[in-house]
Amino acid sequence: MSDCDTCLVRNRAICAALSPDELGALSKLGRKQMVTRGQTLVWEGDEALVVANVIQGVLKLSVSTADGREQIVGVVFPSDFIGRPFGKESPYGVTALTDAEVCIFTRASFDGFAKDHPDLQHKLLQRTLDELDRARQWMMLLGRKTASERIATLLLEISNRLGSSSCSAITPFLDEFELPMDRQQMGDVLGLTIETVSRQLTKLKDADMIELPDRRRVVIKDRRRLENIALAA
Amino acid sequence: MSDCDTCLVRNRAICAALSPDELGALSKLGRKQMVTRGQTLVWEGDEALVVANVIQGVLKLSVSTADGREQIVGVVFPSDFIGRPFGKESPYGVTALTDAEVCIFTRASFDGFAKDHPDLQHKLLQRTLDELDRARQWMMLLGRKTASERIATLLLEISNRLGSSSCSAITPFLDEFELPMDRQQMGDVLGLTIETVSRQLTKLKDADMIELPDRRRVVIKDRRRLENIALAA
DNA sequence: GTGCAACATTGACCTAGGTCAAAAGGCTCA
DNA sequence: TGAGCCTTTTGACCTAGGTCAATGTTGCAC
Repeated sequence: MSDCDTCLVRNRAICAALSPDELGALSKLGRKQMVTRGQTLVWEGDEALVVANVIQGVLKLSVSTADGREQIVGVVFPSDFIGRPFGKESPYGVTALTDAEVCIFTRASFDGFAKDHPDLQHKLLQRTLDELDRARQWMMLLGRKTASERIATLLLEISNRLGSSSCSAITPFLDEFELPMDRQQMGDVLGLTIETVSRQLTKLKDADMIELPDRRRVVIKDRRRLENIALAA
Repeated sequence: MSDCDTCLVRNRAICAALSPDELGALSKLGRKQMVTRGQTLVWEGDEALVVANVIQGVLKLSVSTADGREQIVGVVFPSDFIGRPFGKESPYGVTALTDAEVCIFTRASFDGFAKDHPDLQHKLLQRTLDELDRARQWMMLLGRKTASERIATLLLEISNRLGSSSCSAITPFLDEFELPMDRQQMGDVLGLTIETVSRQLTKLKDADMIELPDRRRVVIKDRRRLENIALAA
């Protein structure tokens, strides 16, 4: 790595807390790395040896049971931070949902750097608090929402996160976008089966709330109505 | 407040990051407060004006839908930290499950203090990362586990948390304990109904894995077997 | 182009857990 | 000691979503 100046997420990742000098020092510790769809960066249960910033692409955090059930417990977008600084094995795996580019550090070197940079830790704390709030909203979804409420929530969430993480961060959300995951993975985020996901999508399509031009593409045609469903009102 | 020296959680709460001097300064900003069972400290959606450390008792963090469905998204025990430092309205309510005692600060004063004490922020970050991991484990439970797996997991979790937060922190867990919540609240943590909770408990009792001397008391008779169920293996 | 393999949809049926309703305990207060 | 009120348990029934099994799609290799 070297040219943080041209980094796509320079001003949105935790790096934004750093001065040009500090950034230079941090950049010596890390390097940019491409990850291809399906590639796993960290295995569930392994000692977490690396942390990273997402520059491009989308990755999942996931947990599995011994008998093969899987739950996706987080989806990370550009500018998000990956990993468990300050010790501990990773309780979830990290796998690319799309081709992606990350800015990767060994945990040891990152921890060392962070110890001397309170501003960085402060940004990390804020980010972690936000992530925790999001996780808790998702607990409500998993514990209490119906299948259609879940699907509506997911579509809006992806629309928002892709919107605010898009290069042209003008738009707060997108009305047309590419799903960064397949049906199975949607099910794994929502605690549903692939069949239920498919059925609910067709239902939303039949009700003219969305369009599905192809497997991956989604067009939101009636955001208001979709939001009403998502809110479980 | 004044005598942090005699505080039950002095060495386990985030305060442990502070020197006696610093602790003195912080203690001037906060005060101890009793909370009675059922009392709400923070309302869902309100500007989060306070943060606190739990000294005694157990509290819940909960989210509700417009139509009255509730999900408990967190349970906090002695030495745990409550609240959302650094801005934002609280996305969940905080309510006492048992009579409790907390050490409470206005968010503004706490934020100010934290800004000048990186060690405190560091502890807070670690705690938040742990809490996030716990939330994600719970997402797996809510998304993919069966009713009996959920109940087994909850009983073990409470046994562990009560054990490690008990004054006599000798025991890593307890084989006999008082549930800090009723059946409805167990359902709200687990994403189940009260009836299902009840039925599953009787099933575990009939299978001789637990005893239920009274409504609130639980005796774990066969931890091994309970763990096997909880792990969804 | 065609053939194949992976993904997605649809249909028929099943079941875990929800719902509704009725007992059965347990506390509290007199 | 018993009346009244909760909380919990139990039972009978129902349904959202899971399971299993075809049937369509789509994209890619050759």
